[in-house]
Amino acid sequence: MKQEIRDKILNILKQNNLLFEGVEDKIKIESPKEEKFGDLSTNAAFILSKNLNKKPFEVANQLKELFEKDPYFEKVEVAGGGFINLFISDAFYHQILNKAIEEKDEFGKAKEKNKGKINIEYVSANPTGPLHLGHGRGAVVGNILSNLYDYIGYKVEREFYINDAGNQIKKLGMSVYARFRQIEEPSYPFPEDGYHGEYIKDIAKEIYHYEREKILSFLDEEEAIEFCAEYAKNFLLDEIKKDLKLIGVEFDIWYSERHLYQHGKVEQALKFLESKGLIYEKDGALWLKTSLYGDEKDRVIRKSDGSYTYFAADIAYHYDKYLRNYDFIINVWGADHHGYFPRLKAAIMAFGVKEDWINVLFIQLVKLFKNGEEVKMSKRSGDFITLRELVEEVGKDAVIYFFASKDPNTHLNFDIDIALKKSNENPVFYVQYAHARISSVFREAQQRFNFNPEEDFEADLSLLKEDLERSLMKYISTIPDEIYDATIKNQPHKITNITYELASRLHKYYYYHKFLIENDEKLMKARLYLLKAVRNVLRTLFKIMGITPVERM
RNA sequence: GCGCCUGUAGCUCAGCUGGAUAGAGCAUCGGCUUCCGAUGCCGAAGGUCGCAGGUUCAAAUCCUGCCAGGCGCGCCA
Repeated sequence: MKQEIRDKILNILKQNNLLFEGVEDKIKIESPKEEKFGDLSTNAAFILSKNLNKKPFEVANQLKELFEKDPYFEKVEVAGGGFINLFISDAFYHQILNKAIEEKDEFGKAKEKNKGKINIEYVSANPTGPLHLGHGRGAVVGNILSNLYDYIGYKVEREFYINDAGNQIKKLGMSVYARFRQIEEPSYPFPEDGYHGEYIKDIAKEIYHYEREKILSFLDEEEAIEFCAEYAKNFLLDEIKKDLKLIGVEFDIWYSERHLYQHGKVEQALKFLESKGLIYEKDGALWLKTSLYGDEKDRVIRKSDGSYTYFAADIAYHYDKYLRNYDFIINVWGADHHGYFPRLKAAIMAFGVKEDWINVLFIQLVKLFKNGEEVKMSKRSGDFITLRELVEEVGKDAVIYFFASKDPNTHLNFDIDIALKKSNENPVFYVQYAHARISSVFREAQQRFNFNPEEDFEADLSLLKEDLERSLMKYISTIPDEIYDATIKNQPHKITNITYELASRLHKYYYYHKFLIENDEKLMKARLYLLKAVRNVLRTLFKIMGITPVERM
């Protein structure tokens, strides 16, 4: 709504030769907190007063006259100093409804990707086991965030960084190899810090089934471990992709850590930093002067044994992202990595990039509750509920909605009992029911009146005069603004609030008014038109979240 | 010890770029269906916004200290 009204105002100024140079960006449209100050207000008079060399109050009155001629403004008031309060007319809201009908499940979405190119990296789980709930939450948040930036007009690249180079993978190989050997020799030692999960045994069995001869006869132990590592990594990465697909999350780029090493990108990045004099040697190791850029101390990038640290690879990774020329990047990380951020940021600043080029969203822990008790999870023993198990238990939509509904920065309690309830105790059902309810009315319209609202039709919207109808239209018109707001503040959880609020207004409208009206076809069509618009907006929000718009339930 | 996050109604949480009686849902209590799905709607009750100071005309919101919970402080990843 703000954007449309802003365009309208700028247009009026232009037509009256009032759009002076440099003025455009300064003119702001705000929504006043109090209803009596109108639907929107603008500071235009203050801005123009300098160019016109008049007092803001005078300019405001001049503008008021111009604005009043436009049918989108029902009333224009000049407040105290020169603020102009705008009361939007129904004609505007009717336009919004038409838009909601035309744009279907992409209501208010930017038509062009002209805001710039960004990269959002999320999940990036080690391919050493199935995804757990924390990954799931990160996946949902990252996915919605990506959809949001896409919605407001950014070209978004979604990326998963595969940690396939370090010790974790080696450990994985050793674990699988040990389980493999144990099949024939149960007393074969299992590595102390190996991966204990049952899935390791399953992979070992599979390898045993297909590759027993090869491993036992043709490979030495080191080669065998490497083989197991590679096999397990590919297997698990595949599982991760499947898990993500369950909640509708897909990536554009799968970026391999090993790729960085194989293509000399680590050396390349470090060379660049070295050329800036930011690298030095101490105690047989190479250090980066991160303390110059706000980190609490310098960090090792190459250990005294000659191998690189994880940090070194990460520097190379982000140097690569930097070379890819994004306007900015967002990383979605588990909160347990927050202590790592200052050094990465320091490295990026060392490239010569401005600080706010990188944004990190930290995802706090997920606790699971069932039958009123916390389900304890231990990663060490491999005894944890996986994302897949949760999806199987409560369904994809509930998982998405619950993960999305809380501020990523707060701890999340996931109550399985509530997610399973088919009642309004369960917000997912509440919002989905709103959608299904409209579809239900449409089916009834078809049956009773032989009128199918699913097809295109026209309606006389001036018949929508009820308070609930007008406030519903008004709320719809603010939704693109709210989505925009949620996006640039990186607060994807607000989408669930907006959805819930819209659903609530719909339920209320449904309760107080009838849509299928025996002897007033015009009114019936007008109301069905409004319902259809609401349903499209719901679909838009569902689409951003990845939730299914069910027709009946 | 230092750093980051969190602490709002019995429970789960919004609100936190300061603004007027602090909002939802669930749970509790009381209403609303001859009529498009009551998987809904309306109302009541319920809060020292962790505690203590400070800034301000105005603080849940900003600052300081403290308390509680979580996380992090490696030549690990």
